Amino acid sequence: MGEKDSQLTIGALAGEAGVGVETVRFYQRRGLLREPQRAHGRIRRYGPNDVERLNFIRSAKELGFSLDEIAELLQLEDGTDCDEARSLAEQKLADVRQKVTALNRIERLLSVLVRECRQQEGNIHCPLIVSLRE
Amino acid sequence: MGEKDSQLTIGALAGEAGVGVETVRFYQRRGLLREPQRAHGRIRRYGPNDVERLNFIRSAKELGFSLDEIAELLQLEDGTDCDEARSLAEQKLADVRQKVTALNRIERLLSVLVRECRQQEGNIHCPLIVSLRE
DNA sequence: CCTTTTCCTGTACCCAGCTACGGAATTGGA
DNA sequence: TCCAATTCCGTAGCTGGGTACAGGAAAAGG
Repeated sequence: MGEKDSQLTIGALAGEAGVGVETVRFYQRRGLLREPQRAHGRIRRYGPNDVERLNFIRSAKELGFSLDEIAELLQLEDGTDCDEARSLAEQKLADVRQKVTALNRIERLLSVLVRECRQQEGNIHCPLIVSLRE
Repeated sequence: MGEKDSQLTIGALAGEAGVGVETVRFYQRRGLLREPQRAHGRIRRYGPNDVERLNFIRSAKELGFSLDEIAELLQLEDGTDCDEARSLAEQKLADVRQKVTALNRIERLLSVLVRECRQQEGNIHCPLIVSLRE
């Protein structure tokens, strides 16, 4: 196909980011990706920045953010008004810290479990669910 | 209604845990909650342990675990075979650590953004999406 | 040039995870 | 004892997040 650097077609973009073409177009409709320039002709061309955005979306989804929340986060990237951006960022920061805290609790419980499992035989009981939520 | 301690009806349980009655029954069908004793008569009675389980499920969902994954985690609580439990726990532990890493990156990026926002006026640009995924 | 591949727009379909509803049976308070 | 509020079971419907065509235009390559 011979795309010159930073001029990916939608198929190449999807390939780079490990998602389907249809998914890219879906995210466009949802406003998570810009509608790109259509250089010559009427087909879309994408740059490396779009690849990063797709990777970001994938990660954020795995962390339990909804597409709407991810859209908000991406607005920060896009340079919105400063005050607005700051308060949004602060709010998301609080969410993130809460998630980290909860994950750290799970982590501790799981690693205790693994350690105990290494020492004992037979069946064990793990107090996994205790006090996950502060 | 006068439920004696640790003998909640399904409605009371749902209320305690902040979910709907239908959701509780749905989780039962999915095997996330045991089918409880039916003390006198044929209505279900629940204890405080069930409330904790529901809270755990809520937290884990917010962290991006699917119901199937949560079911696996809850099996640890229920005391499965030791070897099996250990390998499951180790695998989940790896997931958890990856999530923590990604969240810490987002955290750092967001807090830089907030700090910069406090110093500057007007519009800013935030390199939020950069290198989230290792 | 002619063929194959990829792209375009649009609509329809699919799965996970609930949520609501119909109709009967049980509870618990007045 | 009676009656409103719950619970029971079963099934149907909804939302979020994609995924899959259909039918046609436009690249790319031999």
